[in-house]
Amino acid sequence: MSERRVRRATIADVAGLAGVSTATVSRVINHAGTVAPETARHVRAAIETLDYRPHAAAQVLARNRTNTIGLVFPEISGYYFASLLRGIAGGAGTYGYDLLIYSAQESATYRTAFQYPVGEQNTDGLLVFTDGLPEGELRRLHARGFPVVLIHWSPPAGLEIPSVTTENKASAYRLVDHLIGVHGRRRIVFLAGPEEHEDSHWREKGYRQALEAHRIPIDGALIAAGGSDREVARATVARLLRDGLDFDAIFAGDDDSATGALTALLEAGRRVPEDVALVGFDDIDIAQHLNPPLTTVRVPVEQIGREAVGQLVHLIRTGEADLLTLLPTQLVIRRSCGCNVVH
Amino acid sequence: MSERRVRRATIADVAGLAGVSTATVSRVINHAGTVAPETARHVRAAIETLDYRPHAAAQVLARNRTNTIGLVFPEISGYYFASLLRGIAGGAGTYGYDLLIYSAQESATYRTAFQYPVGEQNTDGLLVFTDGLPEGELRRLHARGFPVVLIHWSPPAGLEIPSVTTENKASAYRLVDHLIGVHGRRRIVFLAGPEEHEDSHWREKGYRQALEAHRIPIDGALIAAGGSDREVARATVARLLRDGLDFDAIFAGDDDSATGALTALLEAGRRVPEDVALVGFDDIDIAQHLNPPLTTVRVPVEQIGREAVGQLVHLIRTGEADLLTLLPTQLVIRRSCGCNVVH
DNA sequence: CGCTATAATGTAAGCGGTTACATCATACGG
DNA sequence: CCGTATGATGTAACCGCTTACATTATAGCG
Repeated sequence: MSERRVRRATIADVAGLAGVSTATVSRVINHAGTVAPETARHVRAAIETLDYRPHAAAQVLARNRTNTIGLVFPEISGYYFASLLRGIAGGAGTYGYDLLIYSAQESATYRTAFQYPVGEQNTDGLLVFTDGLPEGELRRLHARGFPVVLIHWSPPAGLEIPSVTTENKASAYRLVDHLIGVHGRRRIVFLAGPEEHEDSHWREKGYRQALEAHRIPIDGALIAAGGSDREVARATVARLLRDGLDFDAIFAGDDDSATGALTALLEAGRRVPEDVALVGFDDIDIAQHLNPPLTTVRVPVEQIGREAVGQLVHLIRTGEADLLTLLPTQLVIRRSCGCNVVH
Repeated sequence: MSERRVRRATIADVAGLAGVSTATVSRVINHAGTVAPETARHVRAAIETLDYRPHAAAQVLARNRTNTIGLVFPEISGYYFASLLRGIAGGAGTYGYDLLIYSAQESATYRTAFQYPVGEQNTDGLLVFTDGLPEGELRRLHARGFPVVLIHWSPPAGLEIPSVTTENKASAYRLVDHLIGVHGRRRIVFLAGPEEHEDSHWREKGYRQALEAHRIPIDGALIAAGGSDREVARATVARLLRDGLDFDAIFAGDDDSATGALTALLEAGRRVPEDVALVGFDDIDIAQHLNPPLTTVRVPVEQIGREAVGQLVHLIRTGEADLLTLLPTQLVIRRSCGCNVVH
């Protein structure tokens, strides 16, 4: 452990050992230019002998690109996060980029001089999830022509920044339409996500339109805060039950709150789906393992991550990307809505 | 979007505008050396005007340290991962390090010259989760005196590499002892994790010792593969039920398999905990929301991440770290074991 | 008032690569 | 047999910053 650090070999060491210039070594490493096969072999042998690896920072400085993309997150939690990251890490690997991640929740107090530890100074482009970056910083980056792609978040007014997200409204509509049309529910609670969560707005819109289509008046008392959070949703539903609110179904804006809602319902002795039908949104891993298995909408989370990386890389390399990438979702009917699908 | 990239200001631009040398600008940026307050103000104004940020690679090259730690993962999934990463990202932020992450599952085919995209060439130290790195690479890094800290993984024979993990055996023992002593179960299935998963071995050891302590013979038929995976566990338990194996409890090696086991039990019409008591290990977020809420062992995942970063930073800075950091766990009794705790 | 300690700042040599350009052999066509 | 295109390699400037050392100005002191 207290092993002293070994001095690392440099390209000059390799050149010396192989009896060539550093330029030739560089050519071998990067498969650039022309090198005689014999020479290349010597160089490779020298690299092997010295256990040489190019110093990344030196390459970055000389090439003027970092080969790294940055990922900015407001916070790290839940299944959703893991799936998305898997997609992003996979995408980055595929395209040959390193991945630098930064979570806004970190106490960045130590950084006195410059506010954001990730940006033009150490990456070739940034992936920003929801409101991970304040608008000012986003504008600054955009003004500099720095590549940025947003995930699950639309750019602030006036900024043409590509974004990648999923279709929300139509599937929310179909879900609620299913509850009404197939299962005859009419008093449907909607558990909304946090204000900043755009997806939630669209899901609520789908909910409202489905009710309207069936000529069911919107009852404000049925729209409550789910917070995209198990505990919040559990508390909310517990309160609704205590207040004696009349409802026969719950559409949770996301599966996390659906989970909390389910807990609250069971704790209160309500049967799902007999007394109260329950549906969610996202299809997180756990959804199918709940009891009863959750009817929800499958959001291709991992694919969103991959697609975002793809757009970013394209933006970095060509200066262009699609302004909006909308990935399709899919209804997943299980048992919590009242259907009797064998799984 | 097709906005052309703006040329970035360099330290020389700032120096020029402020009418000082680059050395002085550097001193201001790094709060090093002595600079007259008046001068410093001018420099800061110039930085502001030019919207200057130091080029990270140039700093790295000049200082000979990257201020970055690398995290290597075999794969990205589940609640466990998110919690651990939260701890690590938080720790890195606290200590002022950037976080470069690399998942071994990525197809690294494009990297022809050098095998690992993360290592001495672009980080000051590495955090390796379970078997994220092949032993050869680990040995190479260790031989070079490069700082590495292992998480949930012991170093291969002969390598003195610090590792951070949790206590497993004693709590597994207490859990199984609880099933036997309090709930009178004697036919207890153990769902083991994958071979490479060290924790699983210790948990199994705790299981065996608890049985022995109660003079219950070990029945090999009761030890089955849980795979640390919901689907695997579900399939395994479904098979055990189909085979008509006699058992009155299941100790799942981790909560993920507990979840799968629960699904299989309910699908087969077994009541939990009346017919079969069920306990897990880890206390993932979802555990308390299962029906019934899961009795398990709380593993301080996030804290493990923070602690690992702490050890790594200490190792980087001083060349020393604790060879083994074992964090304590805690029994969490809920209802799936048969207890009637109100939650 | 001259000398020296100290504060403030500048100069320039790296850090470890990449790459435009120069150089040198060799092969080939007329 | 010579001129030239081509392949192989070397030379050295440069990427943007840090920092040891040199330099200059200022102040304190006997």
